[in-house]
Amino acid sequence: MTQKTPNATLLHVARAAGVSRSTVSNVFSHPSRVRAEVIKKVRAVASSLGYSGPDPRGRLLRAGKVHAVGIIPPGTWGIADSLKNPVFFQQLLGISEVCDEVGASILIIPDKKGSGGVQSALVDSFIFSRFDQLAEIESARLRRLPYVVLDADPGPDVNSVRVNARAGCHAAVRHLLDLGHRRFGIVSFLREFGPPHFHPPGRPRRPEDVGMEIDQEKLRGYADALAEEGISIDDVPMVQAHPWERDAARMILDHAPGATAILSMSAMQGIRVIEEAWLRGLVVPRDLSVVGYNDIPEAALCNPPLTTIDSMGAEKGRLAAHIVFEPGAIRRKVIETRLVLRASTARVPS
Amino acid sequence: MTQKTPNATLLHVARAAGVSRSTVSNVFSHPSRVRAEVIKKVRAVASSLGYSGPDPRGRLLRAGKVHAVGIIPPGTWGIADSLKNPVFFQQLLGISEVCDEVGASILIIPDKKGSGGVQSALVDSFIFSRFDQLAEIESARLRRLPYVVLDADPGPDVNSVRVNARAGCHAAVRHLLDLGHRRFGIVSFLREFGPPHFHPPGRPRRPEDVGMEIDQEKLRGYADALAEEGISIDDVPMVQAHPWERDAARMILDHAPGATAILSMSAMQGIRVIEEAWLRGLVVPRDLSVVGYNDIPEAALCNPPLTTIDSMGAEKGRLAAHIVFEPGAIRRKVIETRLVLRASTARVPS
DNA sequence: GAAAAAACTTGGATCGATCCAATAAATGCG
DNA sequence: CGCATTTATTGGATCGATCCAAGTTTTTTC
Repeated sequence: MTQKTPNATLLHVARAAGVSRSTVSNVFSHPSRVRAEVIKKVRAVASSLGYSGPDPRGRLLRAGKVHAVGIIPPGTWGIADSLKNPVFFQQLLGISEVCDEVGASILIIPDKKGSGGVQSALVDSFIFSRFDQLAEIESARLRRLPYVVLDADPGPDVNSVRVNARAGCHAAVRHLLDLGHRRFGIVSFLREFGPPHFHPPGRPRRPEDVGMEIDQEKLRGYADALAEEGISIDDVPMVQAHPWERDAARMILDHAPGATAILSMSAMQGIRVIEEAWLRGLVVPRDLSVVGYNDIPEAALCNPPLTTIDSMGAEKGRLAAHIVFEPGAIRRKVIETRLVLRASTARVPS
Repeated sequence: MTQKTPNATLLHVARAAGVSRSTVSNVFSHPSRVRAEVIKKVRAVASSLGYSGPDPRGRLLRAGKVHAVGIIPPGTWGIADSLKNPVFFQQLLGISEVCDEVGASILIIPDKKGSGGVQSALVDSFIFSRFDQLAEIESARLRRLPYVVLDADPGPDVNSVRVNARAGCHAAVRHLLDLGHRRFGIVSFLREFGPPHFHPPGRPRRPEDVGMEIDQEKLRGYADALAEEGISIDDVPMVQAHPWERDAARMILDHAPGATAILSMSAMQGIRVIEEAWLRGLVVPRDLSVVGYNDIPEAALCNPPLTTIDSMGAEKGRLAAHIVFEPGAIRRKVIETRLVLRASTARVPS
């Protein structure tokens, strides 16, 4: 099982078979260069010594290529956390599709607090699914390996793929406005860990106070569309909470009783709002419309199914993978979202 | 982005800084051995040459350890196929939890048709989530790396973790028998790719004609329990189909009209049976009970939620990971399943 | 059967780092 | 200040393979 005898190497086999190292190497890697009977003999000796072919470590040193792409999950998440996150998972799926095409492996690298995972990972390229900590991205640059950053655009000399969340949220709100809605409530994200927090109308809503870069874009998108109908986002009641926070839905319905539509920056909170509305006897979408963000499987299965903005995670992953597999000029891609119309939005109650 | 100049190495830095290779190596790996001012100088020279620290490839050759575990998906699946499969995914989650604890990375290796992925993967150990092709398992043995096989038990000299599907299915059928059910229908798996196939009662049902090793265990479990009430599995109508086959549910309900309970070897088919029953005006569980296998998220969300056998995928993954991370004696673990009682089973209609 | 061509083997250099024993420098101490 | 320690630095060997130019053997060809 584990090696007790110091493992056999090319050299040992060569000695035992009475040929040179190079010949043994050729037997395993370029059999056409070697006479059939020598191949046979070397193979026999090799298997009697328990040698199973070139050690990838030695080979790597010369060849250089690993045929693997490294994926760095967001922030301080572990691998398990990341896999459980539907947004990360969708991206991973997109990346895997491309890897399957070219036969590459995927290395998921937990780099908690910059433990140097990026510095020492055996990969040919990196895909950063983290929109924060730039230190690790710097490590990748230093290693001179191709890399892509998802959901952020660190500058003109870095490959990036991000989604046009602003336009997506604009379209979602436009959809609601077209249905006649004028009174809204927003469920957004907290910037740091903490309890949910309500913002009454009338105070300025600064995007930089909200969640991460991408969430700030969402808020701008909401604001753009509302402004088209003369509504200031500053007058829209807003709750900030973590996606898994159970009180956010209750809070927004408590504090925005006149709202006919709720804009949620996550799908999870959108679903929570639907559930909470149901508990209060409100019928979605008759009495209240709800729009989420991200199209996670639960969004299609809840009742009624959630209208939401598909942030095209798989497509993002595919593009990112293509970029690292086909090195060349720096590419900065922007993907457009798609509004998935389900049954949680309807014309405003008259 | 990609390297244009031949990358700087330890040697280049050493020359430029006027010290030896060893000193540069120490600066990066054992700074305590080097005088502070030398460290400073070497660091400065290194960064001016664009050298960012030891190349993991060179380091690996000496150190040997990669700090990664390789996961080989079942059969000829690609990475994307595997990730989409809930059973594989649960196992992966369990493995990741353990990896997060020890800070290891996960390499998912697509080894379509034995492309040699196992032979050349840069990992410290393998977890085979494949119950078939033993050729790849042989490659792992030859590389003398620790490895575990999931859902199979190739013998006394191979680590394995499998689930006691037989006992699990026995318990599920026992549950139905205790509710008074005596007339059953079975939805099992095909052994090879092909159209769904119906087996009328009265002909012997040989486990080896069904799906994979683990599915044969399921059939034995059904048979064990049925025998306790004097029912021969040979007299139970059975459909064989792939889990994604849409006609299987229709077929079993067509051909087993008297059945009060359906045993499905997959959760997906169980859900399909519930849907098909609904279309025919049968109320589950009042008119028909259904039991699935594997507890996938959809099982809890369908209507009514599916009673199913939880095959403990995450636990399987955790155990497997522990085995490869703590090498030692060969371990062959058997995990017990858990019957998840939901709302798709009830007392037999009187 | 000898020269030319083709097929096979080989040793040395190399990939990029780490380890180790030996040497050199700095420090401590009486 | 000189000797004994302690602390820093160094060159050579090594990890396990691959590449390449040069050497050797075998096969072709006239």
